[in-house]
Amino acid sequence: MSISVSLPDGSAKELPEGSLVRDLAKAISPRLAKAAVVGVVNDQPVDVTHPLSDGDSVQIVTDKDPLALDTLRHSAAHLMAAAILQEVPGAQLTIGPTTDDGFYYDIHLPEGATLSESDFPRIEARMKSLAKAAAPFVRCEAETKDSEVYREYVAIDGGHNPFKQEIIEGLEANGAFSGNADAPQVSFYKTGDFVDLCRGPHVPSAKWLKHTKLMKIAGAYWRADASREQLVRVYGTAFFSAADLEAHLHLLEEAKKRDHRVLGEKLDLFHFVEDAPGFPFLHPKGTTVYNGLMDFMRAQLTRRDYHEVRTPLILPESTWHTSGHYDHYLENMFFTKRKLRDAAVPEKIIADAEEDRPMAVKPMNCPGHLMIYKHRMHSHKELPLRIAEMGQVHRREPSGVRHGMFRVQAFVQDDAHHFCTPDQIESEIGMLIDFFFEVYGVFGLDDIRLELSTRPEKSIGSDEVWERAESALEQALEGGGRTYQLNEGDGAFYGPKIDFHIRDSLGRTWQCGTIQVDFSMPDRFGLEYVGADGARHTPVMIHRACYGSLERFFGIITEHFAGAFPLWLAPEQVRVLPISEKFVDYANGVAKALRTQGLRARVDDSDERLGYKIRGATMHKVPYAIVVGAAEQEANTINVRCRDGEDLGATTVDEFVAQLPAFSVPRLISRLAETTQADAAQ
RNA sequence: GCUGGCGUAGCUCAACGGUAGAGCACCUGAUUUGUAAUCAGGGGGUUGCGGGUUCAAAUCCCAUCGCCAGCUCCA
Repeated sequence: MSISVSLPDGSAKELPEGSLVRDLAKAISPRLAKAAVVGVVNDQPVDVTHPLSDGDSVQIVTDKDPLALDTLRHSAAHLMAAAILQEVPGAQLTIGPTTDDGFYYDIHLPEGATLSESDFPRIEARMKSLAKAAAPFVRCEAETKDSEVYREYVAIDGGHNPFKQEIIEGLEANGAFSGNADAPQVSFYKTGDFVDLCRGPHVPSAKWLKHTKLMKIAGAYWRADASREQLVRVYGTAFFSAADLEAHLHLLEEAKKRDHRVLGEKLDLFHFVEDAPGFPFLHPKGTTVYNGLMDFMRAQLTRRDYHEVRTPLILPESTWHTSGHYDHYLENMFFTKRKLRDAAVPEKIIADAEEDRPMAVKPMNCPGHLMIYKHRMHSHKELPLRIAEMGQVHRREPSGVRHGMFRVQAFVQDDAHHFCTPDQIESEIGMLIDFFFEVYGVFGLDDIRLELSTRPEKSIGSDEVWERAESALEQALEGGGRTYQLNEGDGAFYGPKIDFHIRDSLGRTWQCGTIQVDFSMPDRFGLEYVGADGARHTPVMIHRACYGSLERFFGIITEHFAGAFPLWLAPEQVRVLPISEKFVDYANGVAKALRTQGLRARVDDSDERLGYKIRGATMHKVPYAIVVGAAEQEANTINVRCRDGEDLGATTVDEFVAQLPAFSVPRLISRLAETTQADAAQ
């Protein structure tokens, strides 16, 4: 008897009955058999020891496939758990999943026990010897709690593990061990003496797990619930080869150098002070970059018929009651407190004096824009009306979540609100998605993930209104052919949203852009427009920001470019380096000529040697260093060197400027317009 | 906010119960320099802040603030 299975290329393979995935690989080629990590049978990942049935569609997965790496890391998590059990008596295992760049295992330590990074070498040594022992990963399925493997599993960390018990109870609630035909399978994997509950699959044996490394240790809670047991989370990573592991560690090292908090200090962009946590101080160079971002966005807004406004930083509390922020966002808001001097005793200060009209600092810009809309009657002919503001907002952030420029307590949003009719929602959102992609593209940020977030538990507005808003967003996404991820229950309290998550150079993703549909706020503020029918209607409002926070976006691009900003953003675009003090006058003339043409240029007139000046310019990531000495002065030329070390040789100021890429926002915008028009013409 | 780690000169770090130090940066002088560091000198610290233990605290203990990592939350 034989069976026939189909391969991804459409071909079929005849195999003897009882063949395993491994046998199929062997039948194709001995090399493939050696390289096979796991298989995918009928779209389900399985071990190479999985038996095949007639008609199965099978794929052999080797280390080239991301699934293989994920499997490897999952297996490494098991190996680490086994090593920790040996090393820390009384430790109890909970869960050990993989992450984007490794794995972790959450472990409950017995009273008094500790685990720190200083224990890593011992654990790693045990893992190494386990890998060397090369025990196979053996899958066992348990039909009942009486089965031998189940008893082994329970016993492995002392037999009284409440976390395991809770996991098993969860499985039982889903019908496990019931003996029913459709009961979920409960599988375990054994490696040597170690057993763990696991869906699988796993690598064939522990010998694959030679290139693992423990990374760090952190706290976590059982079920991510702060009221539950404190666990210790041990992070590790694993690769198929020593070279891959090496490359990964090298990447982390490089990423550390790109940290915007480090570069912010080194490049003199900004600083923080202890007494004002989360409030960045932008230095002149940082401000230049920041203004560049803002100018670029303003130009983009102009192209798309936005109207820029400015609204107060502080508004009466009553406004925040109307908007709902007081009820839903109170903890994150800053409130002003009136202070008075006692009339009789001037030294005595009444710290928290009563006020008829208490004030609050705005955490969002929308109420101000609603008030501008409301100032006069609008016709449907004016819609969509796009009101924009580079609006600074203040939000209280708990100490544990502040993080450099990425998460601050005062920041500017490139905020705007579109007031439109329900019919216009979809086209407005379609326009915005394209708009945002164009902006990110200018920075070379191309790895963007869209997320659609729906109604949260704490929210305002009727079911019907939410449904309409959610479907409008969905349709705009699908109409534009964009792929996205659904985030149930993650919307703002006033409406659903689309978020733009951008992957930075460290591989972390940051939420930048956001588009939120809001049927509630216009109603709360009593906004109206006169429709074609002559009747009054409530407009729909779309909240949107592209950078999100200017501060955060600044941080992101600082890391993305490793501080080497593109020419148009570079705080110092050209540094002129005279060979000696004899040529300082000539250098000043060159710098002045460059500044006249709109470039940010200065002269390094220190008494240092050229090598030192070159080094300074390079380390500050100045795009161009211009060397001038006797030869240049004589010929009225300049000698240009790029920050990457490339020598552009001798040229004149005019020629140099003429061949530069866009060095100002207007030039950038006009080039962008050219390419957009070219695209449209095609 | 929770858990853990860490706070020493502008920055990176040393000293780990016994007189706070180095490199870089900064300032001064000499030098006048041709593509990633010229030499010499100088200023700069109530060791985050507040208590405690001790003859003596940067060092040990407590508390607090900040930073870092993770969790949770978010632009």
